[in-house]
Amino acid sequence: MSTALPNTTVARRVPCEACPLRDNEHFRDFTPAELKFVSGFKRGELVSEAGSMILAEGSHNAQLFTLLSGWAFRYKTLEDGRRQILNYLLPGDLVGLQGSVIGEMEHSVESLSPVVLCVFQRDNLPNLFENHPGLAFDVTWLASREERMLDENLLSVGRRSATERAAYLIAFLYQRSEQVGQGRSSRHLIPITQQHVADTLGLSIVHTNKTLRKLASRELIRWHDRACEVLDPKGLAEVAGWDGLSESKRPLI
Amino acid sequence: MSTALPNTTVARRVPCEACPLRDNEHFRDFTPAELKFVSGFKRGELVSEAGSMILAEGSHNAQLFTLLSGWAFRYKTLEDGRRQILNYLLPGDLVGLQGSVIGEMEHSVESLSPVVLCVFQRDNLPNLFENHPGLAFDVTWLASREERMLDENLLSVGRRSATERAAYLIAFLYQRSEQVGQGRSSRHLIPITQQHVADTLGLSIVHTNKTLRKLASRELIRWHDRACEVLDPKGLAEVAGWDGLSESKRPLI
DNA sequence: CAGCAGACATGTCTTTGTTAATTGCCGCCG
DNA sequence: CGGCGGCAATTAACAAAGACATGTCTGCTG
Repeated sequence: MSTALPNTTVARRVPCEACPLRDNEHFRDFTPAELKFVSGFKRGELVSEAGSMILAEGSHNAQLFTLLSGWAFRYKTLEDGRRQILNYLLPGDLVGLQGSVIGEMEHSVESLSPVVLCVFQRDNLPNLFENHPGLAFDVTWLASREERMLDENLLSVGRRSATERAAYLIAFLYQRSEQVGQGRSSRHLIPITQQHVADTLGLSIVHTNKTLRKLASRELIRWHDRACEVLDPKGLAEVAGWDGLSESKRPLI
Repeated sequence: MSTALPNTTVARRVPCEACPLRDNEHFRDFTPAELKFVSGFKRGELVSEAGSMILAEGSHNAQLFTLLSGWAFRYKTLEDGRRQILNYLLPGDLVGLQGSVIGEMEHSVESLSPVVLCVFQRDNLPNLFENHPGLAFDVTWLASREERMLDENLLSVGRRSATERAAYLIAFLYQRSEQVGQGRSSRHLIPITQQHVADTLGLSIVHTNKTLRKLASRELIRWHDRACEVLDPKGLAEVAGWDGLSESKRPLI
Protein backbone atom coordinates (compact mmCIF):
# COMPACT_ATOMS: atom_id res chain seq x y z
CA MET A 1 0.00 0.00 0.00
CA SER A 2 2.42 2.69 -0.97
CA THR A 3 1.11 6.20 -1.14
CA ALA A 4 1.17 8.00 -4.45
CA LEU A 5 4.34 10.02 -4.65
CA PRO A 6 4.21 13.54 -6.03
CA ASN A 7 4.81 13.85 -9.73
CA THR A 8 8.22 15.02 -10.73
CA THR A 9 9.64 16.37 -13.91
CA VAL A 10 10.49 12.87 -14.99
CA ALA A 11 7.02 11.61 -14.22
CA ARG A 12 5.53 13.86 -16.84
CA ARG A 13 6.40 11.21 -19.39
CA VAL A 14 3.93 8.81 -17.87
CA PRO A 15 1.81 7.28 -19.24
CA CYS A 16 3.96 6.70 -22.29
CA GLU A 17 1.58 5.96 -25.12
CA ALA A 18 3.47 6.87 -28.20
CA CYS A 19 6.53 5.10 -29.44
CA PRO A 20 9.62 7.08 -28.48
CA LEU A 21 12.75 7.50 -30.58
CA ARG A 22 10.65 7.60 -33.68
CA ASP A 23 11.68 10.74 -35.52
CA ASN A 24 14.75 12.87 -35.71
CA GLU A 25 13.10 15.37 -33.45
CA HIS A 26 13.75 13.14 -30.49
CA PHE A 27 17.45 13.55 -31.00
CA ARG A 28 17.54 17.31 -30.96
CA ASP A 29 19.42 17.61 -27.67
CA PHE A 30 22.02 15.01 -28.57
CA THR A 31 25.54 16.06 -29.49
CA PRO A 32 27.25 14.72 -32.62
CA ALA A 33 29.60 12.75 -30.40
CA GLU A 34 26.67 10.89 -28.95
CA LEU A 35 25.09 9.53 -32.09
CA LYS A 36 25.43 9.31 -35.80
CA PHE A 37 23.02 8.70 -38.64
CA VAL A 38 23.63 5.97 -41.17
CA SER A 39 21.73 5.35 -44.36
CA GLY A 40 22.16 3.94 -47.83
CA PHE A 41 21.30 0.33 -47.22
CA LYS A 42 19.54 -1.64 -49.91
CA ARG A 43 17.08 -4.44 -49.44
CA GLY A 44 18.60 -7.65 -48.16
CA GLU A 45 21.70 -6.03 -46.80
CA LEU A 46 23.30 -6.99 -43.54
CA VAL A 47 22.90 -4.13 -41.16
CA SER A 48 24.72 -5.50 -38.21
CA GLU A 49 26.52 -8.74 -37.74
CA ALA A 50 29.46 -10.11 -35.96
CA GLY A 51 32.27 -8.89 -38.16
CA SER A 52 30.17 -6.52 -40.17
CA MET A 53 32.14 -3.51 -41.20
CA ILE A 54 29.29 -1.11 -41.11
CA LEU A 55 28.49 -0.83 -37.47
CA ALA A 56 31.55 -2.44 -36.07
CA GLU A 57 33.86 0.28 -37.22
CA GLY A 58 35.68 2.00 -34.45
CA SER A 59 34.30 0.23 -31.47
CA HIS A 60 33.47 -3.42 -31.84
CA ASN A 61 30.64 -2.77 -29.52
CA ALA A 62 28.70 -0.02 -31.19
CA GLN A 63 25.78 -2.27 -31.90
CA LEU A 64 23.05 -0.11 -30.48
CA PHE A 65 20.77 1.72 -32.85
CA THR A 66 17.24 2.70 -33.68
CA LEU A 67 15.57 2.35 -37.02
CA LEU A 68 14.38 5.67 -38.38
CA SER A 69 12.82 4.40 -41.58
CA GLY A 70 12.36 1.18 -43.49
CA TRP A 71 11.91 -2.46 -42.56
CA ALA A 72 14.46 -4.90 -41.19
CA PHE A 73 14.56 -8.10 -39.19
CA ARG A 74 16.69 -9.67 -36.52
CA TYR A 75 17.66 -13.36 -36.61
CA LYS A 76 19.90 -16.09 -35.27
CA THR A 77 21.30 -19.12 -37.03
CA LEU A 78 22.57 -22.51 -35.96
CA GLU A 79 25.87 -23.87 -37.21
CA ASP A 80 24.24 -25.92 -39.94
CA GLY A 81 22.42 -22.93 -41.34
CA ARG A 82 18.98 -23.30 -39.81
CA ARG A 83 17.75 -19.77 -39.34
CA GLN A 84 15.21 -18.31 -36.95
CA ILE A 85 13.89 -14.81 -37.43
CA LEU A 86 13.37 -13.29 -34.00
CA ASN A 87 11.44 -10.15 -34.78
CA TYR A 88 10.83 -7.50 -37.37
CA LEU A 89 12.04 -3.95 -37.01
CA LEU A 90 9.98 -0.97 -38.00
CA PRO A 91 10.71 2.72 -37.52
CA GLY A 92 11.19 3.50 -33.85
CA ASP A 93 12.49 0.08 -32.91
CA LEU A 94 15.67 -0.29 -30.93
CA VAL A 95 18.28 -2.96 -31.60
CA GLY A 96 21.41 -4.01 -29.87
CA LEU A 97 20.57 -4.27 -26.23
CA GLN A 98 20.64 -8.02 -26.64
CA GLY A 99 24.36 -7.83 -26.80
CA SER A 100 26.50 -8.82 -29.68
CA VAL A 101 30.12 -9.71 -29.38
CA ILE A 102 32.27 -10.33 -32.37
CA GLY A 103 32.85 -13.97 -33.02
CA GLU A 104 29.98 -15.18 -30.91
CA MET A 105 27.39 -14.69 -33.59
CA GLU A 106 24.76 -13.62 -31.14
CA HIS A 107 22.34 -12.34 -33.71
CA SER A 108 22.29 -10.45 -36.96
CA VAL A 109 20.15 -7.80 -38.55
CA GLU A 110 19.21 -7.58 -42.20
CA SER A 111 17.22 -4.98 -44.05
CA LEU A 112 14.01 -5.63 -45.96
CA SER A 113 14.04 -2.24 -47.61
CA PRO A 114 16.29 0.78 -47.68
CA VAL A 115 16.75 1.87 -44.08
CA VAL A 116 18.03 4.81 -42.09
CA LEU A 117 19.57 4.22 -38.70
CA CYS A 118 20.55 6.26 -35.71
CA VAL A 119 23.59 4.68 -34.09
CA PHE A 120 24.73 5.08 -30.50
CA GLN A 121 27.95 4.04 -28.90
CA ARG A 122 26.96 1.16 -26.75
CA ASP A 123 29.61 1.75 -24.12
CA ASN A 124 28.51 5.33 -23.90
CA LEU A 125 25.08 4.35 -22.61
CA PRO A 126 25.85 5.38 -19.02
CA ASN A 127 26.58 8.93 -20.12
CA LEU A 128 23.61 9.03 -22.41
CA PHE A 129 21.32 7.98 -19.58
CA GLU A 130 22.75 10.67 -17.39
CA ASN A 131 22.74 13.46 -19.93
CA HIS A 132 19.28 12.80 -21.28
CA PRO A 133 16.68 12.38 -18.60
CA GLY A 134 13.87 10.38 -20.08
CA LEU A 135 16.06 8.29 -22.33
CA ALA A 136 16.17 5.54 -19.71
CA PHE A 137 12.40 5.43 -19.93
CA ASP A 138 12.30 5.35 -23.63
CA VAL A 139 14.75 2.48 -23.66
CA THR A 140 12.84 0.63 -20.96
CA TRP A 141 9.61 1.20 -22.83
CA LEU A 142 11.06 -0.13 -26.05
CA ALA A 143 12.69 -3.12 -24.42
CA SER A 144 9.43 -3.85 -22.71
CA ARG A 145 7.44 -3.71 -25.92
CA GLU A 146 9.93 -5.87 -27.73
CA GLU A 147 9.70 -8.46 -25.03
CA ARG A 148 5.94 -8.55 -25.34
CA MET A 149 6.30 -9.14 -29.04
CA LEU A 150 8.82 -11.91 -28.48
CA ASP A 151 6.46 -13.48 -25.97
CA GLU A 152 3.64 -13.60 -28.45
CA ASN A 153 5.98 -14.95 -31.08
CA LEU A 154 7.15 -17.72 -28.84
CA LEU A 155 3.58 -18.64 -28.04
CA SER A 156 2.92 -18.70 -31.74
CA VAL A 157 5.82 -20.92 -32.72
CA GLY A 158 5.38 -23.20 -29.75
CA ARG A 159 1.67 -23.70 -29.60
CA ARG A 160 -0.16 -22.49 -32.68
CA SER A 161 -0.79 -24.54 -35.83
CA ALA A 162 0.91 -23.59 -39.08
CA THR A 163 -2.18 -21.78 -40.33
CA GLU A 164 -2.69 -19.92 -37.08
CA ARG A 165 0.95 -18.92 -37.01
CA ALA A 166 0.95 -17.57 -40.52
CA ALA A 167 -2.29 -15.67 -39.99
CA TYR A 168 -1.01 -14.24 -36.75
CA LEU A 169 2.28 -13.11 -38.22
CA ILE A 170 0.70 -11.34 -41.12
CA ALA A 171 -2.03 -9.72 -39.04
CA PHE A 172 0.59 -8.59 -36.57
CA LEU A 173 2.91 -7.11 -39.17
CA TYR A 174 -0.06 -5.45 -40.80
CA GLN A 175 -0.99 -3.84 -37.51
CA ARG A 176 2.51 -2.62 -36.84
CA SER A 177 2.81 -1.27 -40.34
CA GLU A 178 -0.45 0.62 -39.88
CA GLN A 179 0.67 2.05 -36.56
CA VAL A 180 3.89 3.31 -38.02
CA GLY A 181 1.94 4.70 -40.91
CA GLN A 182 3.90 3.68 -43.96
CA GLY A 183 1.79 6.22 -45.80
CA ARG A 184 3.80 5.75 -48.98
CA SER A 185 1.93 2.83 -50.54
CA SER A 186 -1.83 2.85 -50.63
CA ARG A 187 -2.12 -0.93 -50.55
CA HIS A 188 -1.00 -2.76 -47.45
CA LEU A 189 2.14 -4.49 -48.55
CA ILE A 190 4.50 -6.32 -46.26
CA PRO A 191 7.93 -6.55 -47.87
CA ILE A 192 8.83 -10.15 -47.05
CA THR A 193 9.35 -13.39 -48.98
CA GLN A 194 7.86 -16.74 -48.12
CA GLN A 195 11.29 -17.76 -46.91
CA HIS A 196 11.12 -15.03 -44.29
CA VAL A 197 7.73 -16.26 -43.20
CA ALA A 198 9.05 -19.82 -42.95
CA ASP A 199 12.04 -18.77 -40.88
CA THR A 200 9.86 -16.72 -38.60
CA LEU A 201 7.32 -19.43 -37.97
CA GLY A 202 9.72 -22.34 -37.67
CA LEU A 203 8.27 -24.09 -40.74
CA SER A 204 9.78 -25.39 -43.95
CA ILE A 205 9.47 -23.22 -46.98
CA VAL A 206 7.31 -25.80 -48.67
CA HIS A 207 4.84 -26.09 -45.88
CA THR A 208 4.79 -22.34 -45.53
CA ASN A 209 3.88 -22.08 -49.17
CA LYS A 210 0.98 -24.49 -48.79
CA THR A 211 -0.25 -22.64 -45.74
CA LEU A 212 -0.07 -19.25 -47.44
CA ARG A 213 -1.94 -20.59 -50.45
CA LYS A 214 -4.71 -21.70 -48.16
CA LEU A 215 -4.93 -18.20 -46.69
CA ALA A 216 -4.85 -16.75 -50.19
CA SER A 217 -7.63 -19.05 -51.38
CA ARG A 218 -9.75 -17.73 -48.53
CA GLU A 219 -9.16 -14.20 -49.83
CA LEU A 220 -7.36 -13.16 -46.66
CA ILE A 221 -4.11 -12.28 -48.36
CA ARG A 222 -2.66 -12.09 -51.83
CA TRP A 223 0.95 -12.92 -52.50
CA HIS A 224 3.01 -10.67 -54.73
CA ASP A 225 6.58 -10.85 -55.76
CA ARG A 226 8.50 -10.66 -52.46
CA ALA A 227 5.58 -9.04 -50.69
CA CYS A 228 2.34 -9.92 -49.00
CA GLU A 229 -0.79 -7.91 -49.56
CA VAL A 230 -3.25 -7.98 -46.69
CA LEU A 231 -6.82 -8.20 -47.88
CA ASP A 232 -8.66 -8.93 -44.65
CA PRO A 233 -6.82 -8.16 -41.41
CA LYS A 234 -9.78 -9.01 -39.22
CA GLY A 235 -10.24 -12.33 -40.95
CA LEU A 236 -6.59 -13.11 -40.37
CA ALA A 237 -6.77 -12.21 -36.71
CA GLU A 238 -9.78 -14.45 -36.40
CA VAL A 239 -8.00 -17.38 -38.01
CA ALA A 240 -5.08 -16.79 -35.67
CA GLY A 241 -7.32 -16.64 -32.62
CA TRP A 242 -5.69 -13.34 -31.86
CA ASP A 243 -7.45 -10.38 -30.35
CA GLY A 244 -4.50 -8.06 -30.55
CA LEU A 245 -5.79 -6.23 -33.58
CA SER A 246 -8.58 -4.66 -31.62
CA GLU A 247 -6.38 -4.17 -28.59
CA SER A 248 -6.82 -0.72 -27.18
CA LYS A 249 -3.77 1.44 -26.98
CA ARG A 250 -2.67 1.64 -23.41
CA PRO A 251 0.19 2.93 -21.32
CA LEU A 252 2.94 0.46 -20.73
CA ILE A 253 4.72 2.18 -17.90
CA MET B 1 34.08 8.16 -34.26
CA SER B 2 33.02 9.61 -30.97
CA THR B 3 35.69 10.35 -28.42
CA ALA B 4 35.62 8.55 -25.14
CA LEU B 5 33.76 10.67 -22.65
CA PRO B 6 35.13 11.04 -19.14
CA ASN B 7 33.81 8.57 -16.63
CA THR B 8 31.11 9.83 -14.34
CA THR B 9 29.66 8.54 -11.14
CA VAL B 10 27.13 6.64 -13.13
CA ALA B 11 29.69 5.15 -15.43
CA ARG B 12 31.40 3.38 -12.57
CA ARG B 13 28.81 0.64 -12.97
CA VAL B 14 30.22 -0.32 -16.30
CA PRO B 15 31.02 -2.99 -17.24
CA CYS B 16 28.18 -4.65 -15.41
CA GLU B 17 29.15 -8.25 -14.95
CA ALA B 18 27.17 -9.40 -12.00
CA CYS B 19 23.43 -9.73 -11.90
CA PRO B 20 21.95 -6.72 -10.16
CA LEU B 21 18.94 -6.75 -7.87
CA ARG B 22 20.01 -10.06 -6.51
CA ASP B 23 20.10 -9.66 -2.75
CA ASN B 24 18.41 -7.48 -0.22
CA GLU B 25 21.50 -5.40 -0.01
CA HIS B 26 20.68 -3.77 -3.29
CA PHE B 27 17.56 -2.32 -1.77
CA ARG B 28 19.21 -0.60 1.14
CA ASP B 29 18.55 2.94 -0.05
CA PHE B 30 14.93 2.30 -0.90
CA THR B 31 12.18 3.63 1.30
CA PRO B 32 9.34 1.40 2.51
CA ALA B 33 6.97 3.32 0.28
CA GLU B 34 8.98 2.31 -2.75
CA LEU B 35 8.94 -1.43 -2.37
CA LYS B 36 7.62 -4.27 -0.28
CA PHE B 37 8.71 -7.82 0.29
CA VAL B 38 6.33 -10.70 -0.23
CA SER B 39 6.88 -14.32 0.65
CA GLY B 40 5.03 -17.43 1.68
CA PHE B 41 4.25 -18.89 -1.70
CA LYS B 42 4.20 -22.64 -2.08
CA ARG B 43 5.15 -24.61 -5.15
CA GLY B 44 2.69 -24.35 -7.98
CA GLU B 45 1.10 -21.17 -6.76
CA LEU B 46 0.11 -18.33 -9.01
CA VAL B 47 2.35 -15.43 -8.26
CA SER B 48 0.87 -12.91 -10.59
CA GLU B 49 -2.08 -13.15 -12.87
CA ALA B 50 -4.82 -11.00 -14.18
CA GLY B 51 -7.17 -10.88 -11.23
CA SER B 52 -4.77 -12.38 -8.76
CA MET B 53 -5.28 -10.95 -5.33
CA ILE B 54 -1.70 -11.13 -4.29
CA LEU B 55 -0.04 -8.55 -6.43
CA ALA B 56 -3.10 -6.79 -7.71
CA GLU B 57 -4.05 -5.41 -4.33
CA GLY B 58 -4.07 -1.65 -4.16
CA SER B 59 -3.03 -0.77 -7.65
CA HIS B 60 -4.10 -3.02 -10.46
CA ASN B 61 -0.81 -2.28 -12.01
CA ALA B 62 1.71 -3.24 -9.38
CA GLN B 63 3.00 -6.12 -11.45
CA LEU B 64 6.67 -5.31 -11.28
CA PHE B 65 8.88 -7.38 -9.06
CA THR B 66 12.15 -9.20 -8.68
CA LEU B 67 12.61 -12.70 -7.43
CA LEU B 68 14.82 -12.86 -4.37
CA SER B 69 14.77 -16.60 -3.87
CA GLY B 70 13.21 -19.70 -5.38
CA TRP B 71 12.18 -20.76 -8.88
CA ALA B 72 9.22 -19.59 -10.94
CA PHE B 73 8.18 -19.40 -14.55
CA ARG B 74 6.29 -17.06 -16.81
CA TYR B 75 3.78 -18.29 -19.37
CA LYS B 76 0.94 -17.43 -21.72
CA THR B 77 -2.07 -19.48 -22.70
CA LEU B 78 -4.42 -19.55 -25.67
CA GLU B 79 -8.17 -19.60 -25.17
CA ASP B 80 -8.39 -23.35 -25.59
CA GLY B 81 -5.82 -23.98 -22.90
CA ARG B 82 -2.67 -24.52 -24.91
CA ARG B 83 0.13 -23.18 -22.76
CA GLN B 84 3.54 -21.82 -23.64
CA ILE B 85 6.15 -21.27 -20.97
CA LEU B 86 8.12 -18.17 -21.91
CA ASN B 87 11.01 -18.27 -19.48
CA TYR B 88 12.11 -19.40 -16.08
CA LEU B 89 12.77 -17.04 -13.22
CA LEU B 90 15.65 -17.44 -10.84
CA PRO B 91 16.82 -15.14 -8.06
CA GLY B 92 17.65 -11.73 -9.46
CA ASP B 93 15.21 -11.91 -12.35
CA LEU B 94 12.81 -9.09 -12.99
CA VAL B 95 9.20 -9.58 -14.03
CA GLY B 96 6.46 -7.27 -15.04
CA LEU B 97 7.94 -4.94 -17.60
CA GLN B 98 6.07 -6.90 -20.22
CA GLY B 99 2.92 -5.25 -19.06
CA SER B 100 -0.06 -6.95 -17.61
CA VAL B 101 -3.49 -5.45 -17.60
CA ILE B 102 -6.36 -7.06 -15.83
CA GLY B 103 -8.66 -8.87 -18.17
CA GLU B 104 -6.21 -9.05 -20.99
CA MET B 105 -4.45 -12.11 -19.71
CA GLU B 106 -1.10 -10.95 -20.98
CA HIS B 107 0.93 -13.48 -19.11
CA SER B 108 1.03 -15.19 -15.76
CA VAL B 109 3.69 -16.23 -13.33
CA GLU B 110 3.69 -19.38 -11.27
CA SER B 111 6.12 -20.60 -8.66
CA LEU B 112 8.10 -23.82 -8.86
CA SER B 113 9.21 -23.62 -5.25
CA PRO B 114 8.63 -21.33 -2.30
CA VAL B 115 9.64 -17.86 -3.42
CA VAL B 116 10.38 -14.45 -1.98
CA LEU B 117 9.62 -11.37 -4.01
CA CYS B 118 10.44 -7.74 -3.91
CA VAL B 119 7.53 -5.78 -5.34
CA PHE B 120 7.62 -2.30 -6.83
CA GLN B 121 4.78 -0.04 -7.77
CA ARG B 122 4.82 -0.07 -11.50
CA ASP B 123 3.47 3.42 -11.90
CA ASN B 124 6.11 4.65 -9.52
CA LEU B 125 8.91 3.68 -11.86
CA PRO B 126 9.61 7.26 -12.96
CA ASN B 127 10.33 8.28 -9.40
CA LEU B 128 12.36 5.19 -8.74
CA PHE B 129 14.52 5.90 -11.75
CA GLU B 130 15.06 9.41 -10.57
CA ASN B 131 15.72 8.65 -6.93
CA HIS B 132 18.04 5.74 -7.53
CA PRO B 133 20.72 6.46 -10.06
CA GLY B 134 21.86 3.17 -11.43
CA LEU B 135 18.47 1.52 -11.24
CA ALA B 136 17.76 2.40 -14.84
CA PHE B 137 20.89 0.49 -15.74
CA ASP B 138 20.04 -2.49 -13.68
CA VAL B 139 16.64 -2.65 -15.30
CA THR B 140 18.08 -2.23 -18.76
CA TRP B 141 20.66 -4.88 -18.03
CA LEU B 142 18.04 -7.31 -16.84
CA ALA B 143 15.67 -6.62 -19.72
CA SER B 144 18.56 -7.08 -22.07
CA ARG B 145 19.55 -10.41 -20.59
CA GLU B 146 15.99 -11.63 -20.61
CA GLU B 147 15.67 -10.77 -24.24
CA ARG B 148 18.77 -12.75 -25.06
CA MET B 149 17.28 -15.73 -23.27
CA LEU B 150 14.02 -15.35 -25.14
CA ASP B 151 15.93 -15.15 -28.41
CA GLU B 152 17.69 -18.41 -27.75
CA ASN B 153 14.43 -19.97 -26.69
CA LEU B 154 12.72 -18.93 -29.86
CA LEU B 155 15.55 -20.33 -31.92
CA SER B 156 15.17 -23.52 -29.99
CA VAL B 157 11.45 -23.93 -30.42
CA GLY B 158 11.51 -22.81 -34.01
CA ARG B 159 14.50 -24.61 -35.41
CA ARG B 160 15.87 -27.31 -33.15
CA SER B 161 14.69 -30.92 -33.06
CA ALA B 162 12.89 -32.31 -30.04
CA THR B 163 16.04 -33.88 -28.65
CA GLU B 164 18.12 -30.78 -29.22
CA ARG B 165 15.47 -28.63 -27.59
CA ALA B 166 15.23 -30.76 -24.49
CA ALA B 167 18.99 -30.99 -24.12
CA TYR B 168 19.35 -27.26 -24.59
CA LEU B 169 16.67 -26.41 -22.05
CA ILE B 170 18.13 -28.60 -19.36
CA ALA B 171 21.70 -27.53 -19.98
CA PHE B 172 20.58 -23.92 -19.91
CA LEU B 173 18.63 -24.23 -16.67
CA TYR B 174 21.53 -26.12 -15.17
CA GLN B 175 23.86 -23.29 -16.05
CA ARG B 176 21.58 -20.65 -14.62
CA SER B 177 21.07 -22.63 -11.48
CA GLU B 178 24.83 -22.92 -11.06
CA GLN B 179 25.34 -19.22 -11.61
CA VAL B 180 22.79 -18.34 -8.98
CA GLY B 181 24.40 -20.86 -6.70
CA GLN B 182 21.50 -22.79 -5.25
CA GLY B 183 24.00 -24.10 -2.70
CA ARG B 184 21.29 -25.80 -0.71
CA SER B 185 21.14 -29.13 -2.53
CA SER B 186 24.34 -30.91 -3.41
CA ARG B 187 22.89 -32.63 -6.44
CA HIS B 188 21.91 -30.51 -9.40
CA LEU B 189 18.15 -30.71 -9.35
CA ILE B 190 15.86 -28.64 -11.54
CA PRO B 191 12.42 -28.45 -9.95
CA ILE B 192 10.22 -28.97 -13.00
CA THR B 193 7.83 -31.63 -14.26
CA GLN B 194 7.79 -33.14 -17.72
CA GLN B 195 4.68 -31.10 -18.40
CA HIS B 196 6.72 -27.95 -17.84
CA VAL B 197 9.32 -29.18 -20.28
CA ALA B 198 6.65 -29.95 -22.85
CA ASP B 199 5.08 -26.52 -22.49
CA THR B 200 8.44 -24.85 -22.76
CA LEU B 201 9.54 -26.72 -25.86
CA GLY B 202 6.23 -26.66 -27.70
CA LEU B 203 5.95 -30.46 -27.66
CA SER B 204 3.30 -32.87 -26.47
CA ILE B 205 3.78 -34.44 -23.08
CA VAL B 206 4.07 -37.89 -24.60
CA HIS B 207 6.75 -36.95 -27.05
CA THR B 208 8.55 -35.04 -24.35
CA ASN B 209 8.57 -38.14 -22.22
CA LYS B 210 10.10 -40.25 -24.98
CA THR B 211 12.70 -37.61 -25.64
CA LEU B 212 13.66 -37.31 -21.99
CA ARG B 213 13.93 -41.07 -21.65
CA LYS B 214 16.32 -41.09 -24.57
CA LEU B 215 18.47 -38.52 -22.80
CA ALA B 216 18.23 -40.55 -19.61
CA SER B 217 19.27 -43.75 -21.39
CA ARG B 218 22.35 -41.90 -22.56
CA GLU B 219 23.15 -41.08 -18.93
CA LEU B 220 22.85 -37.37 -19.52
CA ILE B 221 20.04 -36.82 -17.05
CA ARG B 222 18.05 -38.76 -14.51
CA TRP B 223 14.41 -38.01 -13.89
CA HIS B 224 13.07 -37.83 -10.37
CA ASP B 225 9.64 -37.08 -9.06
CA ARG B 226 8.94 -33.57 -10.33
CA ALA B 227 12.61 -32.81 -10.79
CA CYS B 228 15.41 -33.33 -13.26
CA GLU B 229 18.88 -34.30 -12.13
CA VAL B 230 21.66 -33.23 -14.46
CA LEU B 231 24.35 -35.87 -14.83
CA ASP B 232 26.36 -34.51 -17.73
CA PRO B 233 25.95 -30.84 -18.56
CA LYS B 234 28.63 -30.86 -21.24
CA GLY B 235 27.09 -33.86 -22.92
CA LEU B 236 23.75 -32.10 -22.96
CA ALA B 237 25.21 -28.95 -24.45
CA GLU B 238 26.85 -31.06 -27.10
CA VAL B 239 23.60 -32.79 -28.01
CA ALA B 240 21.94 -29.40 -28.19
CA GLY B 241 24.64 -27.97 -30.39
CA TRP B 242 24.95 -25.19 -27.87
CA ASP B 243 28.17 -23.52 -26.87
CA GLY B 244 26.62 -21.35 -24.22
CA LEU B 245 27.84 -23.50 -21.36
CA SER B 246 31.42 -22.57 -21.94
CA GLU B 247 30.55 -19.00 -22.80
CA SER B 248 32.83 -16.61 -21.04
CA LYS B 249 31.26 -14.12 -18.70
CA ARG B 250 31.26 -10.77 -20.33
CA PRO B 251 29.92 -7.30 -19.80
CA LEU B 252 26.59 -6.64 -21.40
CA ILE B 253 26.54 -2.90 -21.27
C1' DC C 1 19.86 -16.58 -74.93
C1' DA C 2 21.32 -18.67 -70.58
C1' DG C 3 21.26 -18.61 -65.78
C1' DC C 4 19.00 -17.84 -61.68
C1' DA C 5 15.72 -17.16 -58.09
C1' DG C 6 11.24 -17.48 -56.37
C1' DA C 7 6.64 -19.50 -56.57
C1' DC C 8 4.12 -23.50 -57.07
C1' DA C 9 3.33 -28.50 -57.10
C1' DT C 10 3.58 -33.59 -55.78
C1' DG C 11 4.78 -37.89 -53.53
C1' DT C 12 7.27 -40.15 -49.89
C1' DC C 13 9.27 -40.35 -45.44
C1' DT C 14 10.06 -38.74 -40.66
C1' DT C 15 8.71 -36.51 -36.74
C1' DT C 16 5.40 -35.39 -33.63
C1' DG C 17 0.55 -35.49 -31.82
C1' DT C 18 -3.57 -38.07 -30.01
C1' DT C 19 -5.86 -41.25 -27.42
C1' DA C 20 -5.99 -44.38 -24.06
C1' DA C 21 -4.56 -47.46 -20.63
C1' DT C 22 -1.09 -48.80 -16.69
C1' DT C 23 1.79 -48.00 -12.81
C1' DG C 24 3.47 -45.83 -8.62
C1' DC C 25 3.42 -42.36 -5.30
C1' DC C 26 1.23 -39.28 -2.08
C1' DG C 27 -2.03 -36.89 0.58
C1' DC C 28 -6.78 -36.94 2.15
C1' DC C 29 -10.47 -38.68 4.64
C1' DG C 30 -13.53 -41.99 6.63
C1' DC D 1 -5.14 -47.88 9.44
C1' DG D 2 -6.55 -48.47 4.71
C1' DG D 3 -9.16 -47.23 0.68
C1' DC D 4 -9.72 -43.48 -2.69
C1' DG D 5 -8.61 -40.00 -5.92
C1' DG D 6 -5.37 -37.24 -8.22
C1' DC D 7 -1.13 -36.32 -10.44
C1' DA D 8 3.29 -37.63 -12.68
C1' DA D 9 5.45 -40.71 -15.44
C1' DT D 10 5.27 -44.33 -18.77
C1' DT D 11 4.04 -47.17 -22.86
C1' DA D 12 1.60 -48.67 -27.08
C1' DA D 13 -0.97 -48.06 -31.36
C1' DC D 14 -2.46 -45.13 -34.62
C1' DA D 15 -3.24 -40.54 -36.94
C1' DA D 16 -1.79 -36.24 -38.50
C1' DA D 17 1.34 -32.65 -39.42
C1' DG D 18 5.08 -31.27 -41.42
C1' DA D 19 9.86 -32.12 -43.67
C1' DC D 20 12.40 -33.47 -47.66
C1' DA D 21 13.64 -34.44 -52.39
C1' DT D 22 12.47 -33.26 -56.68
C1' DG D 23 10.70 -30.97 -60.69
C1' DT D 24 8.21 -27.40 -63.46
C1' DC D 25 7.12 -22.76 -64.63
C1' DT D 26 7.74 -17.89 -64.84
C1' DG D 27 9.91 -13.55 -64.83
C1' DC D 28 14.05 -11.13 -64.36
C1' DT D 29 18.84 -10.15 -65.45
C1' DG D 30 23.29 -10.36 -67.39
